[in-house]
Amino acid sequence: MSESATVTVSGRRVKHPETARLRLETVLGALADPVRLSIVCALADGHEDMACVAFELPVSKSTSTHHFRVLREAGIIRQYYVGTARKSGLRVDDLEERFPGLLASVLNAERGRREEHPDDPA
Amino acid sequence: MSESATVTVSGRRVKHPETARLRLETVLGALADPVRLSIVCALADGHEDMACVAFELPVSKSTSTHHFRVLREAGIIRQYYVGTARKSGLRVDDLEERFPGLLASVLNAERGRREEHPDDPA
DNA sequence: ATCGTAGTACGACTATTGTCAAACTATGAG
DNA sequence: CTCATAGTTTGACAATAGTCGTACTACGAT
Repeated sequence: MSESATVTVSGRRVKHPETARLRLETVLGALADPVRLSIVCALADGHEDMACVAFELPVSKSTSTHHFRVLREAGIIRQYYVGTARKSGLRVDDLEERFPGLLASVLNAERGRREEHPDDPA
Repeated sequence: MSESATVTVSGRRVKHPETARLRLETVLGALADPVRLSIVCALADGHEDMACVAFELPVSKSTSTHHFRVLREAGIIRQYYVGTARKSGLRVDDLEERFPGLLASVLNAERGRREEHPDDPA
């Protein structure tokens, strides 16, 4: 189980939109969903490069795939394969370049909400 | 036509959500539409307290009403009647209090986009 | 009182979205 | 090779959202 032995990065390549082509409405729309917002929050909260399965989302596998795809196609996350796992990371720098301050304010607001209602799952 | 003579502010009162109850997802969802984004932008661009009709939106009257309602119920704008006209203003302070930096970054991003594509109506 | 203007309400229609289950693919482990 | 794991794809479904036209209400002007 040596770390590098499990890395494959094979065929399965994933399309990501270029930073310059990210659209504001698409990004806002992608963030306007509780499940996706919780994913983004988890990634920002030090859980960078988590496998999809590790999020324990309250939805089925296929729905989860769907949400990750929406986030990826909006340009919010970047995904790559490591073995069978698909890891995701926030495109913080790209987002900051294209929409300065946006991600930070969204994360800040969402964290505030979570302090108010720590039990609320959504 | 003395200014104050046309002000009525009569029956027709409008419901606005309290600042403390504004929900992030709702706000993001409301902003994730080209028509509504253009309304918000126009209001921010010094056209505060415009009547709905003055926006010249590329949609029908009833659709326009719909979009203004979405913005109002999300807590992004405040509306009040002046005669038959319904004027709208951005709730900048409320939004800043609840979601610091959010509106500013969205407006900034949208303005940037408009400089890139000045002809693009959406 | 009548008319025009500004906006709302309602119903209909279409497109999009969030959801799931089932079948499938790719990879690593044994 | 075979099996389990992680994720994708497809098709279906219900709910939501954006759109419109028509009918309606409220107000100001004449």
